[in-house]
Amino acid sequence: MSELPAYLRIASDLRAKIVSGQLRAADRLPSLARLMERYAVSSTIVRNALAILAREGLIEGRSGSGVYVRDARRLVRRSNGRQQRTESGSASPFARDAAAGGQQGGWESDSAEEAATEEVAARLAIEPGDPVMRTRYRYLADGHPVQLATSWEPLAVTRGTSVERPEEGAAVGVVARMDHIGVRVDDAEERVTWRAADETELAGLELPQRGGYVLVIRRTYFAAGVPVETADIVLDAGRYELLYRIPIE
Amino acid sequence: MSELPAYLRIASDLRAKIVSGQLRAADRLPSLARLMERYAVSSTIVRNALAILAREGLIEGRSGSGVYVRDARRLVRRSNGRQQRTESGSASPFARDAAAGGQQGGWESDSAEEAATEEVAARLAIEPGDPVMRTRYRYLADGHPVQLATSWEPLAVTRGTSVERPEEGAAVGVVARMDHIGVRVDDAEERVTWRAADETELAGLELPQRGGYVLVIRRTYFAAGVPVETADIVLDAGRYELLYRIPIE
DNA sequence: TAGTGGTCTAGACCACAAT
DNA sequence: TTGTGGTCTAGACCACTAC
Repeated sequence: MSELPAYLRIASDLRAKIVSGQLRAADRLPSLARLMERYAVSSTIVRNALAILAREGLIEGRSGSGVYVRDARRLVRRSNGRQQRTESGSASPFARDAAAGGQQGGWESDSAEEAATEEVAARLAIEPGDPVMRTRYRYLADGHPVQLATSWEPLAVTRGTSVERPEEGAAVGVVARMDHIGVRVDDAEERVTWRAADETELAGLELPQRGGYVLVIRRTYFAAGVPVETADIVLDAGRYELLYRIPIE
Repeated sequence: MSELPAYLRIASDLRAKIVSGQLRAADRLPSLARLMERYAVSSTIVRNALAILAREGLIEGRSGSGVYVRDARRLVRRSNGRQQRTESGSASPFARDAAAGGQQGGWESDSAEEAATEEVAARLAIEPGDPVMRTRYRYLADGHPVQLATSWEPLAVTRGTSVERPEEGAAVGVVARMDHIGVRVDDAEERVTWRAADETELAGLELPQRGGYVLVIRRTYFAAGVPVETADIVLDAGRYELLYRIPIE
């Protein structure tokens, strides 16, 4: 019944073996020559099938060695509004997630003052060109980068305060930092989308150079309806699961 | 600096033109022959580049005619706990989203009693084999399918009540349906992941037959900590954006 | 009929790993 | 040195569309 072209049939077949666990992380797939025999197709067709799985992050080819199943350990990013404030002072949301996954969390960051672009201005409900503090984060779990983020805060809110530079307070998260200067964050909005990773992200997330996909979360924090921080959070789409707890009413 | 292989360079180049709006929905790309000339590569390389973009849902080839930019209109799925109960009686969450997007919403569904699989049992905190009501939904916007969903409800909760068959009350959503039988849903959990679409989903979502990607939301509703419904919701990853509003504290 | 995209073959050449 | 995967060429054959 399946009238799929050969390269898709091979890709589906191998994909099923990986997601079902029949092939496990770090296992070596049969060589190209063997796959050509088994499926009775040319090398090009096998290569096409493997290229699809590589872009999905399921396998990784090593020239001269073989094709291996990639570690697909699920990382979880929790977004749990109700717990954010009570846990402040102890750890950032990211550090909490890492600890929950039994991993050693860490991050790098750098900040600079910039003028708001049109898009950032719209998200922060300020004027294009207004001064913002831009911070880039790179989050690590067990030494490997797993999240990239860029945040923007209107300097009209934080200028001259003790939390003007986010990196110094990154350990506790945005909600707790804003609490310090009397800004009560009471609401957040997250917009989740998916797209192909760009070159910077491929390198920054240690994705295979041949490409990969990311989930992008555009998050904005509000205090009494006024945006006080917005961020783009970029995650390896094949490795991450996003967990939302939603109180009803 | 960019040492990308030709097929990825071409894919990135065309992708950039599409997402930037330089090439718009329904525009026709140059023919394979022209792209071969422009990039000075063989047909295979151009085809590889186009295959990547097709799998991403950005383009669609029509044999004998040309390659066209696909309509990438963003659909938004809102998950807004605080408004769910107050809006009940008027429309389901899906119908509300469709209306917000200026579209005509609709759905098909079919229900049957089944025995809980191990996975469903774990999600509903019941025993494998316990009876559940399984319902499959297919949501339409302007006549086109945009969401697939399968839900499971423990019959221990709904057996013999007026909402035993979810389809008859689908118009109002789970929270309002459960309200009718005195079950106060007060919490929901959603787990968002991404993966390749399977054959059923390709057909059900009118995705290109050559493949595509979906966002999968595994949602569970709770009443006083007890799971009363769980569902797998499948969305075209290239068309949908997920919007979460998160009250802090 | 001419042009289009979709699938597939049968290789070549290279860098690299394992030995 | 042999085998491996990554990139790429130069086509063929087919189904389909537009004219």
